[in-house]
Amino acid sequence: MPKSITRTYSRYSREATLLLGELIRVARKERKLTAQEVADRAGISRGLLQRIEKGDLKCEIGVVFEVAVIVGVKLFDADETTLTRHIRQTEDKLSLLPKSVRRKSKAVHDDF
Amino acid sequence: MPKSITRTYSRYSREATLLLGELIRVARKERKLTAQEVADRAGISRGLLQRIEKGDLKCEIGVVFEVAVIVGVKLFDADETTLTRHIRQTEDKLSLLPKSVRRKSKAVHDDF
DNA sequence: ATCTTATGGTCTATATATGAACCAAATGTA
DNA sequence: TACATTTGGTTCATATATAGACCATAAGAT
Repeated sequence: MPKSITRTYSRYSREATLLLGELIRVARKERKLTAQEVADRAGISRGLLQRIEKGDLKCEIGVVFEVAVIVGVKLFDADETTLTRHIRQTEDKLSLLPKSVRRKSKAVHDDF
Repeated sequence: MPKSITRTYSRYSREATLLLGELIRVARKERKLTAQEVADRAGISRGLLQRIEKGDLKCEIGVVFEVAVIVGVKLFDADETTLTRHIRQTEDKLSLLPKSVRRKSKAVHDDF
C-alpha cells in the first residue's frame, strides 16, 4: 500500500464546501433536475455530482463551480458583469502591491 | 498517449475561480506572507499555490478554500457562525423538497 | 400494490493532479 | 552595483480523483 497524503482541513473550509454542495442540491431539486441530467450537462459522472453535493473536499474547483452555474447557484453573489468588474479591481489592487514579498532576512525586531 | 478528457468551463466559472485566486494573492501580499510560507501552512507545494493564485480550475476545492482561510479571504462573505447557520437553513429547505426528482416519463406536455 | 426510475453505494481501470527537484529571471535591499 | 531571495517555469514519478459498470434500496407515480 503506497503511503497516502492526508490533508487537514479547517472546520471553516469543510463547512463552506458543504454549504456549497447543499445549495447545489437544493437548487437542482427546485429546478426539478435529475442528478443524471445535471451530470450530463456538466460532462461529469453521476457519482462525482453526488460527491459534490455531499461537500466532498477533493473535487476540482472548476467542476464544482460549473455545476453551481448549471443549477443556478451564484458564486460571490455576483452576476457575470459584477464578477468581471471585481477582477479588474483586484488586479488594480495587485499592481499597486510589491511584486515579491520581502522578509527582513535577519529579524532586527521581526514584526511584533 | 492516452486519450485525455477535456472539460469545458463557462466563462462564469473561469472568472469566479480567477477572482478567488487573485483575492488570495492580494490577501497574501497584504499580510506580507511568502508563497512558500503559505504553502507550508497549507501543507501543499509552492507550485500548487501558484496554480491556485492563477485561477487554475483543476485544483481540489478543499485546498483552495483552505488557502483562502489561511490568508484571510472569507468564503460566502460569512464567518464561522453564519456559515453554520446557513447550513442548517439549507438543510431545512432540503428536507421539505421531494427526495427524488420525478420526471414525467412520457412528456404529456413537458414543462413549458 | 405495482412498477418505473431516481438515488446511494460499491469496485476497478485509467487519466491526471500533485510534490519535489530543478533552473532562470525578477525583485527588493543594503 | 552586488547580493540574497522570491517568484515563475519546467520535468518526472507517484498518489489519487474520476468514469463507468455494477447492485440494492428508496421514492413516487399510476
